[in-house]
Amino acid sequence: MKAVDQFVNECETKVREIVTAMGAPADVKIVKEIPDNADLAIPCFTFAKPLKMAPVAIAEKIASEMKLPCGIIAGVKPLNGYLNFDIDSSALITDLLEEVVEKGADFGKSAPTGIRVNVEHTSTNPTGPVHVGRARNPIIGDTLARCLRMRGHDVTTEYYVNDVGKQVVMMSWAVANVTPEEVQKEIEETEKADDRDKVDHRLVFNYRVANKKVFQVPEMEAEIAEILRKFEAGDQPTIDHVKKVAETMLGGINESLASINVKLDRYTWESTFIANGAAKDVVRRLQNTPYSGKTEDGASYVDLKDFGIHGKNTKFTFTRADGTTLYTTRDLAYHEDKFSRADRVIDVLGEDQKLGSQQLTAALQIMGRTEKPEPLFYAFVSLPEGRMSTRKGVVVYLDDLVDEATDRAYEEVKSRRSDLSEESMRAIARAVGVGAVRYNIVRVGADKQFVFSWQEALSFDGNSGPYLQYVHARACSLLKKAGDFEWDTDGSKLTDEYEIKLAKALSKFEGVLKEIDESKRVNMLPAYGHEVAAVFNQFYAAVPVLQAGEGRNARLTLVQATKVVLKNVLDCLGMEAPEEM
RNA sequence: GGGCUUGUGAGGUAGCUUGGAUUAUCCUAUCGGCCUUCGGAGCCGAAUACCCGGGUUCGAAUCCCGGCAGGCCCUCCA
Repeated sequence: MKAVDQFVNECETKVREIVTAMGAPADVKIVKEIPDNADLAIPCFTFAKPLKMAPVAIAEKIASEMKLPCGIIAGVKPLNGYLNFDIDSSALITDLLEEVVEKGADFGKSAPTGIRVNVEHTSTNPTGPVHVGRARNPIIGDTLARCLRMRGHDVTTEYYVNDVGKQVVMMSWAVANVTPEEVQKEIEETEKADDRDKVDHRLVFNYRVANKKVFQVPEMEAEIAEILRKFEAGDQPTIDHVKKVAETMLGGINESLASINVKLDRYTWESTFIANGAAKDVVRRLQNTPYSGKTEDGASYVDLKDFGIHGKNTKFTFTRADGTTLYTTRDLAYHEDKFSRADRVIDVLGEDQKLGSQQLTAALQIMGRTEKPEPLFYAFVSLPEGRMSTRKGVVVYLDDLVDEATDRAYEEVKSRRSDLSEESMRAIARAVGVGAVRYNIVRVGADKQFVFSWQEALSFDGNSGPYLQYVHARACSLLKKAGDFEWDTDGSKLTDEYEIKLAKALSKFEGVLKEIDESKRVNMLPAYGHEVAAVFNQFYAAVPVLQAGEGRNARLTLVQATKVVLKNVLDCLGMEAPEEM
């Protein structure tokens, strides 16, 4: 917001003027921070050396030489070697309210930048339903994509579908060869029976049986290898069958994703880079570089030791001995494809992909590319009993989590609102349940592993998704009760400490989005949303909003501002913003 | 064995990239308070924390080195 930027700039300029007049070099470093007890603080420790003065004395001297109030700066106080600045809150609030009235629902949204951003996320192997461990990927990826859209970028989200290799071949074999009896037996042996009639949930049992059989039946290994060989030789019926099975599974996966408001713009199939020769082209180009070499039996590799990769991982193999390509080889072709379509390429990846991603980046450099993908890694979600595994059946499925959360939300709604129709209770329960799930997963920093807990995931109090939705509903309810009123953007009418606190919180929205854009730390968004919601609740408790009086319309305009900010935060989080709940 | 990463009150978590103070954030649970005003999925208050040891610095949760503990990776797998 312009008032905030102006305030920060003016504080810095004024301090710089005075400090240089006192004898400091013109480029002296000025640190700015936002403390609790002021709107901006500038520590004077960095000036101590050039000025040969104690920081406390410097702060006092600067403060005394400043002619305030001036413009948007309301005042300054020296304390412990710091300069604590206060903003003219009336000017800030006026600016905020004017912008809200002017931009309406688009408040916080930036003008189009023309920057094309590709966010690849999810991309799980189509061999089973999405489980909670993997769900972190679409939720982080989708949230980031939504934030970047709010920033005005031209964003495409994309799922890279793995339809090549042993796992999907195994999957297709399982669909064709595992008998219904074997599936039934497997279901009976599974501790918690999964009776969901959904294609991915059904077929995962075939996959499990097949994986067990490989260990038990020696001939099967050869059978799979034969399919794999046919696949790689370009045998069309084999390829088609694999792809068809992958598509079927993908259908189930997409249903799960849709249930948590995740929709991908585009799907790219790994096999296309074999079919169109791009992967072979990568092989040729890598082989012609000075880093390239061959093992005794003929597999090609490049040596990455000059590219910041240490230890025994420096040899990155990109063909098998028989010359066929490997996963990362195809991924190289895929990245070149993405570079041709986007200015920024973001890959949301599990932390197990770190080395692979590093090798990929290095290989791209060897190939002469200057572009680099921006990886966003997340650590795994595990269960109290250990890591989740589709093959072993140690999982909590996303579908089950969403159902459970929705059921609980339904009970909550029902206990509070006897006046609503069954239909709207169901709709609200869905919004609240899904919101709780998404919020709970994005709120933790991506590099932090966490252990899934039903209790946490289903929490609707405090730092939770429903808390934000509740405050949004409260704001809506106030505005509805208020009836017709004129917008009033006069900030001087809002002088209560809670009104000011709320306005200041709202004015940070754009800055938060900017930081997310730059750092990709999506967890800042739920934290910000919670801050806004909490401040609003304080304001709500302390100030009789609807009370008649001079400030009423301005106060309602502030409530409108809160509603818009919360709505947009929820939108970025992929959560619905019900008007009542 | 090598590399990467995480370690913050009873539990969880923010802050760490770009080092700052006056009270290290927020949530849950615990204890105490608030329903004669607009929605109690709420508000106010109390108590409890930077893994250990060195170093750099006027100043370290933050940077560096070394431990310890968890996770991930080190496939001619995907």
